[in-house]
Amino acid sequence: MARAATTSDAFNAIAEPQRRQILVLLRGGERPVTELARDLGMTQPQASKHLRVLREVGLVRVRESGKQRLYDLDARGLRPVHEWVGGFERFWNESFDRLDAYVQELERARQEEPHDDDDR
Amino acid sequence: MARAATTSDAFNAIAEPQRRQILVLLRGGERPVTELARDLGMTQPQASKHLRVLREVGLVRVRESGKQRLYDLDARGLRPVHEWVGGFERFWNESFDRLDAYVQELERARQEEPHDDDDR
DNA sequence: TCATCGTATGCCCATATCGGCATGTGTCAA
DNA sequence: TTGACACATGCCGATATGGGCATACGATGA
Repeated sequence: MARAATTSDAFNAIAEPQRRQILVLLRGGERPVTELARDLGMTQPQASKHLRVLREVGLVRVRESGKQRLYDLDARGLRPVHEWVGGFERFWNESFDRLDAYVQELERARQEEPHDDDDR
Repeated sequence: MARAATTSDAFNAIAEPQRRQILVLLRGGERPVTELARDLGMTQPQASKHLRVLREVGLVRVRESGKQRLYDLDARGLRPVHEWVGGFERFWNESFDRLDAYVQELERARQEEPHDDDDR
């Protein structure tokens, strides 16, 4: 197998920076493709393709308005992501202490034995 | 170009389900590779590779303990993700109203004459 | 009907993924 | 030293990405 499809879920869809930018822009209200493309400095086909992905995972909706297609945000799909990540909320505070412990661990190891530790 | 590297940032790293599971397991404390692999029903090489990615984006740390390598969670890298997604928090509540508006819009458009307006 | 604008798609290419499998590396014990 | 154990890596294959570019498609207006 290869990497999971970008359309498999919100996690994969928002892994792509440009797609994230599109979503941010859409917080300001619905917009036509060309405008999004222009504002984000990408070509129209690119924008269309990204929007397709976002649409397939349900993060945006489309509405036809004459020649244009207005894309609108539907953030509900982001909620699971927020919740999953939120499950780690208390850990990223705690991490400082853990990091301390880790550093001390290294310190100690360095003095106990003339052992090479490589990290980058 | 192809898809961005999984190691390019936390967003890409956590796009992969198995990697998410590893992180969840590590909330329970540091663990050796084989144990993680067993608990998640994956092969050892698979676990090692996923851990490598997580390590490269800084979501886990390693500590040597005899023959074993204890992986430990470092959730700090998840904070940006949480914040980014959090920026949409009020939108996924509002979405229901929007959906309503959207439906009504369709209804109306079906009966009226489509009018060109460029907002923004 | 035809030209034009706004979008969506199709194709090609280079790249990196993830899985499977085999093997290399390092540590501990006898 | 040797062997067993815990991991890391290398290689292969199948797949889909994202960018560039050309083009097809649908709606509008002359």
